[in-house]
Parts: sequence; structure tokens; C-alpha cells
Amino acid sequence: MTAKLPRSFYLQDTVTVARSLLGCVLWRRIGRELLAARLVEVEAYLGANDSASHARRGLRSARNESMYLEGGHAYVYFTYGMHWCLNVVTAEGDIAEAVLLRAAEPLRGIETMRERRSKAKRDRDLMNGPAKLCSAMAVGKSLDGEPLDGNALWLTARDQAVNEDDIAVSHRIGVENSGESAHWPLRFFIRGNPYVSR
DNA sequence: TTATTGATTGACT
DNA sequence: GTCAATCAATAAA
Repeated sequence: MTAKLPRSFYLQDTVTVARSLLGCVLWRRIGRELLAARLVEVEAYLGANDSASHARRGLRSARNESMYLEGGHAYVYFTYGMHWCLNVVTAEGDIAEAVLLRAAEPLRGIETMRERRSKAKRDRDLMNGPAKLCSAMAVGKSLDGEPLDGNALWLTARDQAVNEDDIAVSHRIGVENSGESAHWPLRFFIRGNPYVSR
């Protein structure tokens, strides 16, 4: 059993956390059921100065309140009237930085994930998108603001090495109309991995 | 007060 | 490739 990532991991620079999360394993416990997936695609959101962030210009509401928690908590938000997305909060309290978990490779509990994601035709379609990842792992409002070293949701270190050269970088997805930060290189994914969203 | 817009997905042409 | 679903936060009036 691999140890849960310590709180100090999430207090590093947000881009460092984002890159370091690639290859790490996300765990979800629901009763006796244990699900796991290897992260293959993430995006960094850099708080008040990031025009694509929910916390742009210091915006703060009930919805994004957990973005302002200290690093090591979950920020789960509802979007498009029907989807949930999961972020790993970074930085100290009151600094709204976070990493959006966009795609993962299912490792454990795949049959259960298939039940939750009945529209997925292949295993690679189970978690190749931020809302798909949440659907597969039953992540919703109940986990918003929860610590990431708890009993329902946590992360462990890479189960296999990831070379820096294998980390590809691009602009973030779905933020084309969000102003000057739209082109910032804050999406990180494992080059060539079949489980990335695109 | 009303209108617009999503950190998306899946169905359809 | 286009587009509807569906609702909350924000922007506009």
C-alpha cells in the first residue's frame, strides 16, 4: 500500500503540482468498493490573475469557495447544468489555485465504472474527459471541499515512472473565450497516452 | 430584472 | 462537422 500524498505535496508551485500529478493514482472508496485510476491529463488554474479561472479577478461565491482552501482539498463544481468536474486545490489558504483532473486510465473497479458510464464503448472512453472521470468515480457535490487524504478520496504517488520528456504541454481546453489567458500553456498530459481526452 | 455563458458530453448530419 | 441538454453564476439592462 502506497502512502497518500502528504499535504506538503499540494503546497508546491501549482504548475509543479500539475506536472507531478501525471502518473499519480486517484483513489475513491464507496463503502466496500475501491476504485483507482492513473492520471494522464491535467490543467492548472492560477487564481485571480488567470482570466480562465473561476476565481478570475478574485471572484468568490458559494460555488468556488473551496478553491480558496489550503492545498490538499478537492474543488468539485457543477457545470453546463449537468456535469461535475474535480480539481485538486493547491497553494495556501485564500489563494485560489487548483489543478483540474481531465483524464485518467482506469486501474481498479473497471466493471463498476462501466456501469456508471454505460455510454462508454471502450475502456479508454471511461475517463477521457473531466466530467467522465467524475461520473466513473461517482464524484459529486458531497466531495467538494473534502481533504484529499481522507477515506473517500485520495491520491498516491506514481505507480510507474513518468519522464519529463513524455509530458506534453498545450493550451487549456474549453477556455477559448476567456480572454488573454486562453493560450497559456497550462494543460499537461502524457504524450501518446491513449486515455487522454484529445 | 432579464440575458448570456460556460474548465462538457453525447447524439446526430 | 453541428447542436441540444440544463442550470447557476455573472453580466447587462
